[in-house]
Amino acid sequence: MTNHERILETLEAFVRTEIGVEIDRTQLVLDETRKEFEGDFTLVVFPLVKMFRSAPEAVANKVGEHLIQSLKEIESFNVIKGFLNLKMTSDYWTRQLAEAGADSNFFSPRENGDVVLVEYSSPNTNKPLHLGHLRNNFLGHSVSLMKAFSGDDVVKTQIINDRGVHICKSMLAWRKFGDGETPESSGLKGDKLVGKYYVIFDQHLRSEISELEHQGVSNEEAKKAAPLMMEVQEMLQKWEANDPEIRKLWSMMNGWVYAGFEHTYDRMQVSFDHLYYESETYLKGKDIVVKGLADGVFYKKEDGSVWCDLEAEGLDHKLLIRGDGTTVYMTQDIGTAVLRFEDYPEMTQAIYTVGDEQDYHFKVLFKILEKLGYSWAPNCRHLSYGMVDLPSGKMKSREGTVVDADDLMVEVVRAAQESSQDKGRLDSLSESEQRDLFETLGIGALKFFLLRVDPKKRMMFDPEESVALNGDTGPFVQYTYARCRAVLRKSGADPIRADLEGVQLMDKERALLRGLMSFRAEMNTAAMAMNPSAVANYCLEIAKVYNQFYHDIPILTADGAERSFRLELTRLTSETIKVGMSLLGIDVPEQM
RNA sequence: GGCCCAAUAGCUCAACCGGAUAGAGCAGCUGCCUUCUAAGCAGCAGGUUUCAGGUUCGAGUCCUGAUUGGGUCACCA
Repeated sequence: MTNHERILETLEAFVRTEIGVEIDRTQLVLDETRKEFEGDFTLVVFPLVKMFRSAPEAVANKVGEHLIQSLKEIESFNVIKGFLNLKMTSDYWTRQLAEAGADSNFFSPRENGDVVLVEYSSPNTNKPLHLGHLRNNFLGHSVSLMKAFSGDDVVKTQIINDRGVHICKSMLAWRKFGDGETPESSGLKGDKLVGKYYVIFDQHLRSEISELEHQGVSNEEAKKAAPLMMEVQEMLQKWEANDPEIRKLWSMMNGWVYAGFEHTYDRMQVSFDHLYYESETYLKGKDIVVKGLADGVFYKKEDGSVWCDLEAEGLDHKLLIRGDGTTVYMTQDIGTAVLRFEDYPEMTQAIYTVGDEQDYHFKVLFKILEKLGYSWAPNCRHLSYGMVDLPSGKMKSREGTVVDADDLMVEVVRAAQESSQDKGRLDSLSESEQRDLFETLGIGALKFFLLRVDPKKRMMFDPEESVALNGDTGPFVQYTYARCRAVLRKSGADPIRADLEGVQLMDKERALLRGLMSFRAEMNTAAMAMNPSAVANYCLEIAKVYNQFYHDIPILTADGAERSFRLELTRLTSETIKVGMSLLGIDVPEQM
């Protein structure tokens, strides 16, 4: 039982005997005391004043008197307005610390058997990954780590968009203009090479269109009539008909893209357990929709197109199969969702990490799945996140303002290297150790920067700030960890966990310990809310408090139980930071 | 235009179910390294939480309306 629960339970019993009323625990607020007041926990007594029929302060005093008599771990209390501040004894806190230290499972996942699928990344195979994908990947990956830590069995996945007109565009351009260029021959990364031909296609297409327009054809007509467009359509048909030559070209170029992406994912330190390919799943959705039509869930228009009526749900009508029998994105998503639940029938949650421009799409998708009668439909969640803006405004590929993921990672690591060398604390490290350190710091800074902001919110990416090491940054937290480790290294043996009885806590120690003891609860709340920013802010808070403690209070030069206590506090802080940061997918260095 | 989302210090962000005097960081100014890592700590300054109403013991948080910005309303993905 947590200390919160004990206090609340005692309070409930008190109200029961005193007033004869059962109180609703959800009405009670027991928070950590704000730092400008004395105490550890604060009870807001306003909800009780009506029952007691006296002034808030009187109620607070009465409750405080009772609690201090009933619970020996409460040392004192004070009342300010309607707030009852409870201060716990030093013994209570040292015992908490000792118990945490003795508990080998303190930082272990508590398995609950729930299977949770987390989808993220799912990029377009025609374009290299960019800054927006970084936010997506870091978020999705972090959420999967958080879910695993809170005990779920997590399946990390993505759907690879490997077919369709857009793929044919780069294939066609490569065949026409590529002159046999390969990643090997050009030294270009595979995804970059394919992306290049996608752009080339677009350029040629546009000049064809404008030529047609010069001849008096309307823009709309020109888009369809352009020779390149006709060729692409033809290629798509051949692909669907399994034309061996096209399929061969297709797998070769996809292979280049995957190799390129893999390289990027490696550096990002994200990974996947199960990949779904659209080329393997896109037909499934159609079958389901056809069956849904037969079952009367959908309806057919005169032109043969199939629709879902969602007006009763406050939404619109949604097209699912075109008049010509081909499918749309939504149809494929239905197929993929069903397939996943077939693959993992015991799944309790399916999380889609996708930008908020698709909020409506997912609202519709989940509704349709529900209408189709899938019992698991309510288990689907859209982890929606806001766009990443640059100081210059929105990223636009047309204007060449897209920040490439690979370039950015090179840049942040280089920045970390420069600042580290300025500090000159690297003498004892080998060259490869130094390289690892720069990587840890640079990528850590980038991840922390992108994860620190509430996912739901649109955010500003300032390149300067993203590599900063002072202030609310990843390197600041990493530095605090390295600092803890330095203290522990110098402390000699592993003397900790001695007898901590009788240590009187200083304010900073108390605040730090209070923060550390709320670790589990904070992580669970964050996992439930799918919110890595809560984890990042928690790590920052711990780091700040530790640094204050470190600054004000001697550790190694202290004696006896005090020294043990402070070392143990340092050890628990370092572990907490390490585990907390690991949930963000960020490493921490032993030295920096 | 319909629907959805956001708006907090000069800038970037916090503030769990409505709780105390709205907090950090950056930028600016000022102190602190012969002592455990100064990538740190402490201090100063910075606010009508976009605006107008409402709900209540109490509103940045909930409701209504407005303003501004963004998204979305494709037989694109």
